[in-house]
Amino acid sequence: MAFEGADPGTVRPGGRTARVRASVLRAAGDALAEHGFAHLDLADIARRAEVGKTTVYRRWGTVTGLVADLLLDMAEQSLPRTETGSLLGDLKANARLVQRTLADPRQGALFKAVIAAATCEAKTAQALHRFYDIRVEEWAPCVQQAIDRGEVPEGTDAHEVIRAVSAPLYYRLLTGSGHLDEAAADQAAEAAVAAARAGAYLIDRSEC
Amino acid sequence: MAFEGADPGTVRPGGRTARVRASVLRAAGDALAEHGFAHLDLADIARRAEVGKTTVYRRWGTVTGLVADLLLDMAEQSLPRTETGSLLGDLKANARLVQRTLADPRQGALFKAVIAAATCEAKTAQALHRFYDIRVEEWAPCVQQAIDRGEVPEGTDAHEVIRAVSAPLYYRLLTGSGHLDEAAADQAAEAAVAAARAGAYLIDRSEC
DNA sequence: TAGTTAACGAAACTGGAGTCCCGTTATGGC
DNA sequence: GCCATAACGGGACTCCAGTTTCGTTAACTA
Repeated sequence: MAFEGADPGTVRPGGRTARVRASVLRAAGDALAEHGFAHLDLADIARRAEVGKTTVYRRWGTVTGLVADLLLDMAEQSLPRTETGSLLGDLKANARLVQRTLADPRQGALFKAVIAAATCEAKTAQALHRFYDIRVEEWAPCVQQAIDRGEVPEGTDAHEVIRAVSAPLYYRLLTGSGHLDEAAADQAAEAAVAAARAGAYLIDRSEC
Repeated sequence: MAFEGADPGTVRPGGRTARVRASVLRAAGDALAEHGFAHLDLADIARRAEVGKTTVYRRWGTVTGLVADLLLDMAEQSLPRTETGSLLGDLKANARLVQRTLADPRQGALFKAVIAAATCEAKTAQALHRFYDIRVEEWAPCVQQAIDRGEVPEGTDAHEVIRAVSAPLYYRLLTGSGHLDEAAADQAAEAAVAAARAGAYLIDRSEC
């Protein structure tokens, strides 16, 4: 006898259950990239995934719930970061990775849709938050190395520097100001380095 | 005899038509702030606005269409910018204005919803784009003044500097990393100034 | 490898978002 | 002030997103 409140998919997570999840999440990504967050239909996703409509509703319930799970899945697939030996080089590599992702029609649309979904439900917002935490955590060490090399002042908030690289690219993506080209990526990296050198991202900021 | 294709509200825009628009846009803002973009119901907005459901559907049709019109309305109400005499002072004033707006529960939720809506339809995205263009245009002169004073190198892209101030605040709002407090606003302003001084926002960037 | 039951899937069902119809109100031009 | 008609509003209607039901399939355990 199972505990009544257990979520479907948690007791027998292997085999078919895992295949269904993978198939549905892939279909969800495709559908989000194509139709955007608003014009999304779970029945359409079920059709693409060759899965029963009932299954999608039972396991994920809502579009935002499905996106939250998609984000958990996306968070697990992290790309290895490159190391170039200088902070500017590392951050440019990071910026170009973000830029290429957001400029790609499918991926860019997907990220827009995922961000839109996150504004609509706390659980989805939390999943998005977690996704970016992981990405930032992945890249933060290159800032620490720069601190160790003396490129950037002691006490610089490494996480904040990484976020500073992404922020202008996402801002452009969402507000639609200008193209997301390599120049934009390089500019974001250079601005972050210049600001970090000047001590704009020091952790202890009691007086400036 | 009227031209069949004319949109409702364009032939007799005064009196009742204007009152209905104002009432519906206010109700739409309230509803967006409360329920978010996804859980929005045009019938609910009609009820709040004390207007017929049919009217809302006839004039705006969809949620994204209504948000697009709301953005046109928001773009018209611009706040006067303050002048402090230094670039850092001006940008801090700008940053704090943005931060206070986004940190405010109602306004913050409204902006999230509006951005979400803009990811779902081109017309709405264009309206959002236009809204930010106006805001950026409004604040760009303070960067030009800094260039004239010699605070910042000749050829600095004034618009890009203004966007650089907002970007990290919006990034925090959407990805949910940390609180949007005054320290975040000041940091955004300081980082923008430092990057601008270092020439990160020069227009001609053939080689760096 | 057999038994238990978690998880899936097809089909019927339902409620409410969005549409349509037509009578009423009030704007803008004279 | 008066007329033509743009724009509004109530109510009936439709259609499909989301739910419920129940029979089928296939994980996990021993």
